[in-house]
Amino acid sequence: MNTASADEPRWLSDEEQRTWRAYMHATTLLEDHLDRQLQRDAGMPHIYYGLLVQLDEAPHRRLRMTELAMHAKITRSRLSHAVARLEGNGWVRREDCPSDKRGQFAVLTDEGREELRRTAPGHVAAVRQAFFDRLTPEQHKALGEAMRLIAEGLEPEGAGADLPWLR
Amino acid sequence: MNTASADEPRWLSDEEQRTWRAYMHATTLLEDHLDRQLQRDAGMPHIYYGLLVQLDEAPHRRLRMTELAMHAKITRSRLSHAVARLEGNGWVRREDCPSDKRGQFAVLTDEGREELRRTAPGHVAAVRQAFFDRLTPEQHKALGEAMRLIAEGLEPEGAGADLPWLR
DNA sequence: CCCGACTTGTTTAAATTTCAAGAAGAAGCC
DNA sequence: GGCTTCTTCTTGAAATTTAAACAAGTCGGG
Repeated sequence: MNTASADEPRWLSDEEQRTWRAYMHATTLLEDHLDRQLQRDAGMPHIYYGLLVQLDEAPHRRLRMTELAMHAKITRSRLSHAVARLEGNGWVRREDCPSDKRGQFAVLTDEGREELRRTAPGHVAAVRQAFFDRLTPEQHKALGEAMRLIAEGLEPEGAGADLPWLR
Repeated sequence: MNTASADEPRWLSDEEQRTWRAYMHATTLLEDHLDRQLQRDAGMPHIYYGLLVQLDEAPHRRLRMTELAMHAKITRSRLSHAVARLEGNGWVRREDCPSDKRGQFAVLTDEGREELRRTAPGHVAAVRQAFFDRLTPEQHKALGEAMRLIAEGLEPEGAGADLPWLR
C-alpha cells in the first residue's frame, strides 16, 4: 500500500545510515583533532589559522573584509570579532580602503607571516597523518571528487538569491 | 640537494591540496547548511538534535551523561550545559542513577520524542538532498569506506592514553 | 575503617559565535 | 541636490563552547 505518500518521509536505508554516521563521525573527529592541534601549537582555533592562510595567499597579503569572510565561509560579524582578536595578537592589521571609504583591508603582518611559517609544517603534518596517510590514491581521488560534488550543490546558491551564506 | 631533510616539511602536492580544499569546503558548507536547517525548523543547533537522536535510540531512551558525551563526541562539560538547555525546553529530563550516586541519566521526554517525530523528516530530507542525491552508488560506497578509515585513525586513540576525546 | 587515586558530573569564567541593530558611505533615481 | 535603498563593516548582548577547578562518590589497598 503506502509506498511513499506525500507526507511519508523517505528514511535512510541501512547502507545510507552507515555512510552518514561514518561521515559525521569522521568529520567531527578530524575537526576536533585539528582544532586541538592548532590550539596547542599555534594558540588559535582552526578557523583563525585559516584566515591567516587566506591572507598569506592573497595578492598583497591583504583582502577586503567581505572577501575574506566569503573565502572563509563565515559571517562578516564573526570575522570582525576574529580579526579584532588576531589584531591583538599582532598577526593582522587593518587598513582603510582608498576607493571605498566604508571598506577595510585585513592585512597579514610580518609577525603573522612568521607565525604561519612557524606553525604550518606541524599543521600539514597533522593533516597528512590523519587524512592522506590513511587513504589509497584511488580513495583519495574518489573522495575528492565526491566532496567537490557535495560542495557544488551547496555553493552560494546559484539562482537569483543574493547572499545566502550570510544567514 | 635537500630532497627532504628532517626539518624540511613535506608539503601537500597540488592534487592533495585540491582534495583537502574540497574536503574542507564541503564539510563546512554542509555543516552550516544542516545547522541552519535545524535552527530554523527545530530551534536547535545540529549537535543538540544529535543528542536527542542518541537518546531516542538508547535502551530506555536514557543514557548516562558520560556515555552520551562519548557518543556525541563532546566533553562532559559541554554536555552539562547542553542538557541544561534541553531540559529548559522540556525535551530532556535528568534522573539519578540508583547504582552510582554520582551518576545522572539524561532521559528523552515525551515532548522530546514528539519534537523529534516532528522534525526528523525535514532533517533527513535535507541530508538526502545535500548529500546522497549528489552521489552515485559507487561514490557513496567509496566515500563511506574512506570516512570509516579516517575515523578509525582518530578513534579514542588506542595505546595507553586515557580519555583524549576529553581534551 | 581510612587514605589516596580516580570518576562523574557540575560550575565558574573566559573565549568564541550568533543575532539583531546600527553607523557611514555608495548608488541610483527623480 | 534630495531621497531612498543597498552595501560594508562594526557593535553589544545573548547563546554556546572551552578551560580549569571543584564537590561528591567510588575503589582498592593497607
